[in-house]
Amino acid sequence: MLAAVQSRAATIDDVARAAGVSPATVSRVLNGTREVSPDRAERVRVAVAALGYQPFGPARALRRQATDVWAVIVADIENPFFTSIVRGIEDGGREAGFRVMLCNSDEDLRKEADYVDVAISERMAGVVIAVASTRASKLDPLLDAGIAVVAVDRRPGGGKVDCVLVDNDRGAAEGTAHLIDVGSRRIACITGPPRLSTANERLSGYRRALRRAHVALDPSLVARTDFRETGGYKAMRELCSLPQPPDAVLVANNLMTVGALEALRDEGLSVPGDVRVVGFDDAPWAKLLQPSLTVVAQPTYEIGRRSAELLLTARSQPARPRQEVLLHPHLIVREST
Amino acid sequence: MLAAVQSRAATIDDVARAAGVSPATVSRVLNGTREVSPDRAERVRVAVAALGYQPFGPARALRRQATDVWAVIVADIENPFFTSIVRGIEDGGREAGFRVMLCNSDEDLRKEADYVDVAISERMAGVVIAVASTRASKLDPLLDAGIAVVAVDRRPGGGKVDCVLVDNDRGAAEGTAHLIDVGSRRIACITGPPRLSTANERLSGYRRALRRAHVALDPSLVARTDFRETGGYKAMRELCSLPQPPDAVLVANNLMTVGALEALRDEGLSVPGDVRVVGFDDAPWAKLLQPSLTVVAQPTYEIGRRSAELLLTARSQPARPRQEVLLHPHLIVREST
DNA sequence: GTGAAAGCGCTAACAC
DNA sequence: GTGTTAGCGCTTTCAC
Repeated sequence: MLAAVQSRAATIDDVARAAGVSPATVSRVLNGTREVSPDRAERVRVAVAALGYQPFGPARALRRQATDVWAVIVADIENPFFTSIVRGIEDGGREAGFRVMLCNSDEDLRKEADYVDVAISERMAGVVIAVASTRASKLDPLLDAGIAVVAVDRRPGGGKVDCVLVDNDRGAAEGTAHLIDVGSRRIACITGPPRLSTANERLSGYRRALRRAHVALDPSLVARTDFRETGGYKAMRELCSLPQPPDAVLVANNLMTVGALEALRDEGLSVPGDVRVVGFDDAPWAKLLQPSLTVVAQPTYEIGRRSAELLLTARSQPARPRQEVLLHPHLIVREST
Repeated sequence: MLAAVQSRAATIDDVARAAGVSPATVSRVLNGTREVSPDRAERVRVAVAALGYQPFGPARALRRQATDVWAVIVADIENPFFTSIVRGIEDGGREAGFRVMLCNSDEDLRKEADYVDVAISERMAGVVIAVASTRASKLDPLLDAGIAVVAVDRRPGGGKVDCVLVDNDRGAAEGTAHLIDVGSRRIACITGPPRLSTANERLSGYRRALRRAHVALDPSLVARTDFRETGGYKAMRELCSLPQPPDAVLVANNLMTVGALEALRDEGLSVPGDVRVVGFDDAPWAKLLQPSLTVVAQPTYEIGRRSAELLLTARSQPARPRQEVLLHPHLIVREST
């Protein structure tokens, strides 16, 4: 029974002493940076195991001026849309030996800036970010610090970083066209704040589809709110209280869709009888609702995988031009329309 | 127009030179570790701003042997139950000046061990973890490294770390008792794998409630599966194909509940007519379902806040005895029962 | 193939 | 109140 307590974590010098070699040799064995004779290498491995040695990250990062950690900064960690993207990034990064840490900006520019600072001061190997604001989010500090950056979902201002985006305009247009196809004419749109490209693009797709079908565009049927449940609820209640309420609605995000459906229920309106509903983003529970929910689904996991790829190629080919990946959403028609 | 490009990030020496002071003085101003004369302090601040200086995390961590980052290691980042806990931790940590980074172990012991290693090698200030396995997860390396650890939701083996747990036994018993109250007698339980304390405790609460009400305990009505949607689906299908199918079911986790409800729909069974359903964990969409879902709700955000508190007091009072916080779930009765 | 030595950027003793 | 100095643990020349 070994009762010896390692009061201080083992260092590379401890390992070197135990193995009877120099610290440099230990480093070479651990990193594979140079050939080391088999017997010495073995002695090092034994000593490492015996001491439970783990290289001290900060010392290594200080020396190398880099880490093997990616930071993912998302606007809302509670939104399954983002967590699914994170899974894609994680799987992609992991295969290439990177660790992924997730930061929640909570749609707050200050928190976002804080995490950007962390990424810089920790010399993160890469950053994937869903910006809190297309206009106001600041990514320049990351670029100035030479950190590879990929923006996902929301287009950042400045047009300087690689992006993985979804064709929101098209997705919204398809959802709207579908509503027109099935007979709706007073189609409302609940979208997000102007600071988010996704909110604007989805609104523009909605408008485009109406114009193309020669359906009159009634501004009172467009609601701007936050991308949250309560916002969707309030917006839907207001739309219902219009002199001429809508007979259909396109809701530009998953959380707002939950709110909107609650509002319709509280108004005593039936779906799709009184109001047809198309949501954004699929979810496991969307098909459980009665009626099940028609949605514009986004390839969330794929967004993550592609971001990881961009981050990897950005490192290997620093001089390559800016990349922009545009993925396609697809409409899943269910009972709510 | 300044076109000068800072090819190398500014260091504390650069700032010191620009401000005409020593690096030590810069450090003192930035950290407030000692009084510095107002004029020199001001000069430092000006230089910091001019150079866009950011202290280099790894160098600081190497010197201080500590960081101001907490790692939160959860088993499933896509489960809203966990993300809500994270929000609580984040808010608590942030107020005390800690950054929170989230790691996803994906219910995988290897990934979990990897992130534990990261936490150690990065000398994280604290770790909150929902273990992947009560039996097999290894937290000792963290303790040996002197890192403050709080386990949440799932009880870790060894009994050496602070915990914030929910009274699962009681929650499950309340849910089951409620089913008995409303008239069900053949009550099934779909729970998780034996490696998770939550799965076991919820099962034991279910059994306890049946015994107390003198309802016969039929082992064929107990299903063990993973804590995922597909698992819940399959388990429910199988329960329905029993010679004597259940007239009610307690589902011990939110994802499995989605699967179970799908299964009931596919079986053409009505809720609560044919089968009454009680789920675990509340969700925004639970009240949207038709019928809306009765659940055993857990105080997720509170779990997070309390963990943050434990982490903070663990630092300030290193010698205090192990703490265990037990929070109470509560039953929300809706239409599915 | 190997070791000695320097130094990454920062902070905490120590001296003044 | 301030500067000088040493050193945290690691990797990487450089010399052999």
